[in-house]
Formats: sequence, structure tokens, C-alpha cells
Amino acid sequence: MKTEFYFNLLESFPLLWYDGGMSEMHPSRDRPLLRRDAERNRQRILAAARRLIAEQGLEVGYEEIAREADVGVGTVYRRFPNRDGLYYELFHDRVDTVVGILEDALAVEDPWEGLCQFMRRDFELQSSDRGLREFMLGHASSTELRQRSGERIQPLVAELVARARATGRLRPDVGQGDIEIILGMVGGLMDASIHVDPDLWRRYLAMVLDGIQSGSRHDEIPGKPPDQPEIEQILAGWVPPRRGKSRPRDTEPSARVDTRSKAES
Amino acid sequence: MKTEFYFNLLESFPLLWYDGGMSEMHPSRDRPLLRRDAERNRQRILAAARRLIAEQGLEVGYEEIAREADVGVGTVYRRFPNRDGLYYELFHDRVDTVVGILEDALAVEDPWEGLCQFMRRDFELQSSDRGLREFMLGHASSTELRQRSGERIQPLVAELVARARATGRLRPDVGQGDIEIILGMVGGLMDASIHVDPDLWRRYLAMVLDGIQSGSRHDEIPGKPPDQPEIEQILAGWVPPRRGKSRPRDTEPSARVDTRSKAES
DNA sequence: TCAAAAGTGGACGACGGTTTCAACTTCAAA
DNA sequence: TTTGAAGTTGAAACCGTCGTCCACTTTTGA
Repeated sequence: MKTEFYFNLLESFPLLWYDGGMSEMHPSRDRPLLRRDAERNRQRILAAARRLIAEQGLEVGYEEIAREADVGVGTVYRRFPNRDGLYYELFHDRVDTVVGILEDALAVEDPWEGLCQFMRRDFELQSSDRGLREFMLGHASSTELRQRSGERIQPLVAELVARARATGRLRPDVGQGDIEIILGMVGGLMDASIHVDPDLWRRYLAMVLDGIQSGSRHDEIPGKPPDQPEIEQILAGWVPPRRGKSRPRDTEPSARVDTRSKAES
Repeated sequence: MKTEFYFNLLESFPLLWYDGGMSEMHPSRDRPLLRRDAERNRQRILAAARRLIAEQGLEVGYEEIAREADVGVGTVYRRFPNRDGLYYELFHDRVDTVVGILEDALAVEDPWEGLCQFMRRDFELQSSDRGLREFMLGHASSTELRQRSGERIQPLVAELVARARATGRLRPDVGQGDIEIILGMVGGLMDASIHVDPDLWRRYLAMVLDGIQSGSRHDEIPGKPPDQPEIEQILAGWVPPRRGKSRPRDTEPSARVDTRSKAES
């Protein structure tokens, strides 16, 4: 019997296999044991990806991750043949965090306060990690995980909304879907403004929360209006700059029209 | 004297030159006369770009614009050596439109109503044109024009805000900068949701407007909360999908690990 | 210690977009 | 009608990124 135990194990229980990163189907099962060096590299890749994605967003190149992890690109591709798998590994446990936040929020006596606390803490969670932000907002990849996350999260949000509405504090014409859209809307702002003023989102979240409660409670709006230079910076970051950075060419375009003709005459 | 009059003209008044598309510096001056065929092509290019950018956003390829205009790529590059110039030509007159909207709004008796009307009509303007939306939100290119637009627009907005605040209807802790951020925030939502529900932005604009007035006037929130499939679609469109569309590879990733070893044994 | 399976790395081809350019066509002044 | 500059064209070079492939190295059980 020359078979290595881990390979044997895989043959016997194919459903337990490490599925090449497409772990969406059975995320809580064990991965097969990797050879020690492979496992070490896997962890280095994850650590590098976590670092880079947290600061640059989901779209960092595999090339760069590999460099950061001090590993070849091939290795990254072997371990995570597609981004879904990588994102899954990086983010699936965050779902638990969000669920935890929701449970905390449901435990608050005043459901309206609970709803506010949920939204606030959700943003606080996202504020440290651009990749997480993009992921939660709804990136094209990783639809699988997001959908399954939604199945855990939505009922809790619905419950929170129902309770808040029952107390009369939440306007009756605001539904669960609105909360999700508001999360996206303010999240989008946060993504744009985070490097200018990491707490700016609190201001606009407060405004919206004021807008969706039926009493005119008028909680104080935190912070102060951004000034012009800040706005400039925020807007500039809103739509992400073009990927293939187009070199600006020579800066003086007008004087060129006739260089040739002059020379030829 | 063999000189064509238009070339002569350029030599004499270099400041009047068509500046290769970088018209930011003196936009209201005449362009030099182009040869008739060149002018015709220029218009075809602009028309094509207008069409494509309105529906696909700022980043359509020059290749595609050229195809649509039935012109060679080279021609497009000759006419618009950089995107700034193209965007300028497409959008600079929109600034007048916005200024018009602002003047209308300032003419409304109730300054608060004026402010609301301005925001509503600004969004209505943007809703028909994805490129305009991206441009106004603050695309990396075209910083020049946007800055100069700001100089015309901001004072008017400031005036509107000041008046609305003077009546007491606008909360005193809301400033001009807030309005611009709100425009961006709701604009981001509109961009994401427009193909799902072109009027969804009205709902969230209404919420925010409710949140920033000091009385609890509670205007009706138009529309109704989006349902789950709609939200799914909206979120999926929020962060633009990766440019180089990654082909999903073969859908069955796990069974592949050992194909080679099997074959070789 | 050794063989063979697992794992590695980076050169390489594909791709999609941008930019150039030399050969060609069109225009309009004379 | 002629002439020469202006204008056009599209193929080809270029560029950055993605994902694959395979000759090479490492690990592991015996």
C-alpha cells in the first residue's frame, strides 16, 4: 500500500474534496489535506490576497498577489482557478459576522434603535476593507456566495424591519428592500469618500434614517458638510479610473497640427 | 499666394486654433474651419459617440465609435487625440442646461421647493444618458471641464441652499457640500438601478429630502420598495463588471486534479 | 535513500484595447 | 484641370493582463 493517506481519503469521499476553490457547494466540509508546502503557500496566498484586496479592491491581478505572496502565478491559479473560490475563502466567514451584528441588533429593546445599530455596525465592518465593501455591494463574480449569504441575512433584516415598523417609528411605507438599497447607496458613498473622510458616511446615513422615521425625531447629524476640495476628491474617486491607464500623451496638443507640412514645404 | 485661407487664419491667430480636442482652455472660441469632408466626419464621429456613450457609458472604445461612424479609427484619433476633448465636445453644453435648471429653481417662490425641483430635474436630465451620468459623477478624465463647470454651478447651488435655509425649512446643519454629496449618492444609485426601475431614484431622493428638512413634513415617498429579484439585479450592476470578461472556464473544477497522473501511470 | 506523485514558477500565447504611420484619396485654390 | 496640402484609412505594433503549460523542484511513504 503505497497510497498517501490524503489521496486515498479523497478517492473515498469525493464530496469532501477540495473543489479547486469552487467551495460554494459545501463550504463547511473539510478541505483535503494538502502537502505541507502546498498548504503553507495556500496560506501565504490568502494572506497576501487579503492584504491587497483590503486596500485595492477585488480586482487586484493574480500576478500581484503572487508577487506579494512570494509565489509563482501558476501556484495561485492552481489553488484558486477562479476568483469566486478566492473570494469565497476570503469572505465567507464575514457572513457570520454580519449575522452576528444582526442578532445583536435584534436583541436591542427598541427595534428602531436596533435597525440603526445594524446599519451603523455593518458600515463600520465594511469601512476597513475595500474588497469586502465591493463584495457586499455586489460584484459580478461571487454571485453564488452572495446569494447564499442573502438567504441567511434577508430574513433577519426583514424581521428587524417588521418590528421597527410595528412600533410605528419606521415609516409604514418603507420596506425591507428599501433598507438594502439604502445600504448600497450609502455604501457607495462610503467607498468613494473613505480616503477623504472615513466617517462621512455617518452623516448621510443619519440623514436617510431621519427621512425614514415617522416621528420628526431629528437626531443630530454627525460631522459637518464637506468643503469644496473634499468634494472634488470624493467625486474624482467615485467612478473608478480607467483600468488600462492611458498615458496622457504630450501635454501640448495644439501646436502639432502642421509639423509635417512645415517640414515638407 | 497658394495658402488656403483657413490655414492662414490659424497662423495669424494661434489662440483661435482648434486645439486638437483639448478645448478646455478657450471653449467658446471658434474652431478653425475644417475641410468640408473633415467637418462632416467630425460630426459623424460626435453623433456616433453621443449615441454609444449615452447607452454604454464613457468607456466605449474608439474602435467601436469609428465603426459606428463609418470612419477609420485613425480619423477618430486625429480629431480627438484624447478622451478629454471628446467628452468636452459632447458635454460642455450640458453645463448650460444645468445652469438653466438652477436658474429656474431660483425663480421658484418657495426656496425649499426650488431646491427639490433642482435636484429632481438634474436627475431627470441625467437619467437619459449614462455617459452624462458618469461624467457628472466625476470621471477620472475630463477633470478640467468638470472643475470649470463647478465654478458656474456651485455659486447657484450655494444661493439656493442659503435661501432654503433662511426660510427654516432646510435644516441649519445642512450645507451646500451636503447637497453635492447627496447628488452623487443618489446619482450612484440611479446609475445602478436605471435599467431595473428608471424611477427608483425618486424614492430615495424623497427619503433624503425628508431627512434634511427641519419640519416633519413627510412628503409621500413615491413608488414602492423593490422586491428581492430587483434588488439582486440592482446590486449586480452596482460595481461594474470586470472589463476583460473572464470566461468562466469549464464548470466542473474538482474532477481535474489528477487527470495527468492517471494518464501517465 | 529513493521513486514517484504533488507541487511550483515563470515563459508564453491569447486577447482586447490603444496608438501610429505610410500609402492612399479628396478637396479647393489657382 | 492641376496640384499639393489636408484628410483618411486600416493594418500592424504596442501594452498590460489573464490564464495555461510543462520542465523542474520538493515532499513523502516505504
